[in-house]
Amino acid sequence: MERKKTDCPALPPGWKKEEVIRKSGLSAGKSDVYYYSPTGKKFRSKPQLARYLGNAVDLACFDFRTGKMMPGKLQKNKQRFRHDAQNLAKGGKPDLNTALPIRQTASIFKQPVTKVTSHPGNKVKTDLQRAVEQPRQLFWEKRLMGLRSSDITEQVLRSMDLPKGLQGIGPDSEDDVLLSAIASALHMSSAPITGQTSAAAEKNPAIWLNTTQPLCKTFTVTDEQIRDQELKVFQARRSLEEALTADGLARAAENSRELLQGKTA
DNA sequence: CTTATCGGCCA
DNA sequence: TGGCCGATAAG
Repeated sequence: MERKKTDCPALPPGWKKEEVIRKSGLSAGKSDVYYYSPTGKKFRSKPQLARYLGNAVDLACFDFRTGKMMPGKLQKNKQRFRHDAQNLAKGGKPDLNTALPIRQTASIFKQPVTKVTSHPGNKVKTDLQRAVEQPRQLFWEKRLMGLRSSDITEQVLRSMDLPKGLQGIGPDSEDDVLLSAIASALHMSSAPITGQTSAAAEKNPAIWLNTTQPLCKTFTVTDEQIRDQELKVFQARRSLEEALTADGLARAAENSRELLQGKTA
């Protein structure tokens, strides 16, 4: 029948478009347009499609019925402006990436963002290393001061202790800042954490700080410290294992109880 | 239960 | 009028 799904060049590879004509009822002759993702999921409206694609594809100019990009829709976007801003201000749902984004900074006015989607003549940056490396504030670790992990009742969980021999550098080098700084350093890079190896950094960190390293003096890790850590990990795994088996037993018991009730009922 | 199809609301 | 999505029949 009229069941042919056609490729849709305006969408990423693998997406298919289908148009079916209504053959009965009051609306006979009208047609419905559907899209199919590469995985086969069916989409029957532009909002639904936009929700799924998110920021991956900008559908602002996409015409759902024809399946083509319509650059002429830019004018309509300007009209949408007030609309979208009002919707967002009223707490209505933004219709995702067809809505222009609203600046998130604190202001009593909703300030729209100028959205630039094409830069003629620009080359795409492929240097990922450079892209990942963001400028950071000197002593940015200070912002982590006072952060504590807590459970859902907001009860502060047991904090961690730092091994002796670790010393902070820079202003406000309290233990919690130091701990956060080192934990962050371990998470943000796979490079070795050595601390500040330059003696000058100790005297005037604002100038001589090695910003690729956390705010602590250089240190040595002893075999004993490593063994202590191994023991902690081992114990943590043990208690996790116990908790998991206990949970599994409890579930099994509950299931068999339900089965029995089902039989007698 | 899932899927296809048409009705009908709303801008 | 057409887009969008709920309702409902069909599988």
